Amino acid sequence: MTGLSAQFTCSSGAGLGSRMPELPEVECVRRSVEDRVLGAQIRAATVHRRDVVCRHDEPRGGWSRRGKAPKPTRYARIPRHELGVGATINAVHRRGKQLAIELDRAGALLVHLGMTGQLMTVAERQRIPQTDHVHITWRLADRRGRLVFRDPRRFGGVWLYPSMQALVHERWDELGEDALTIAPETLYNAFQKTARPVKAALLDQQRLAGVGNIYADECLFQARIHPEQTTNTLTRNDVDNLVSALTRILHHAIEAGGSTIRDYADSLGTPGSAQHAHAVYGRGGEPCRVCGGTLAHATVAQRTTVWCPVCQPNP
DNA sequence: CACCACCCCTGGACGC
DNA sequence: TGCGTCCAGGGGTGGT
Repeated sequence: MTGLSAQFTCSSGAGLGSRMPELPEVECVRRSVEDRVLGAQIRAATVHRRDVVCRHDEPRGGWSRRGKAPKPTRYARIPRHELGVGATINAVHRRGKQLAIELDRAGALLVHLGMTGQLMTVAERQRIPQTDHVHITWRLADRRGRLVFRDPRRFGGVWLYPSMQALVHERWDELGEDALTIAPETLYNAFQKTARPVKAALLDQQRLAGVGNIYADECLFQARIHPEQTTNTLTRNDVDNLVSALTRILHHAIEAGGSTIRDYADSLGTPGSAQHAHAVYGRGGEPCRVCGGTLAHATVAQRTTVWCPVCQPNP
């Protein structure tokens, strides 16, 4: 792999068809971006698509209001300082699948990668590898290069807050505990209060932040729990096993540099090391690697769900 | 309040 | 080769 592509190895959120940004991918992006932009001053910012940027007190443009996208001219122009121009990057935080770039001068940028978002750092004399679907570019002072937000499907976006405190109060306080650090007792107590399918509860970011479709299926398989079992019928032991599987899988994925969907070789240059990381995700109809039975698949909570009917019986 | 269906978007896979 | 169709996914919104 060349030095140029290595620059994008970990800061890529989701190459199309390669990596979907769930918690481990977002954490990898956080670490990589923080490494490269900490202490850098933002010299300029260019918004190429106004509707992926949202000021903290304005409604999200485009799709949030049922197909009635406001015309671009309806957007107020964003003052440069709200985009961070003139400020210095103090930290990059993560909660669930969201990133926050904390600035001095009290501002903060919330970055949501959605399905296909990327937050990339590009060195001073490097070219941006894919310039289509680049929506925001921040130019850093002192030849620190650029920070680029790219998102072909535009499920992601960037929200601007006047302070890190405002961001936390308006956004992160609404999220559940982070999936990397949740205590089994917390999840068990939340599960006792509801009769939803456990798969739906795992995907509910207000209950547990950071779990998406891939890791929900994977941790249910590891914990031998049927995705449609209702949460209030899970025993404390079940939830202990679930949290243990979840944190184990997430940590492992972070160490591996994020999850792998198809072309691991393409995004990391080390073919083969993680193709077999997913035991069930994307394997409906294929044999279970534990018992050899055929993996079942169905739609649960509006998401394709794969499980082993033998290893994960529904009591 | 709790839960769930629908919808936003694009590109890759696949069939013909 | 090209065209059409289906599918993937997070999460906001509005309906039940």
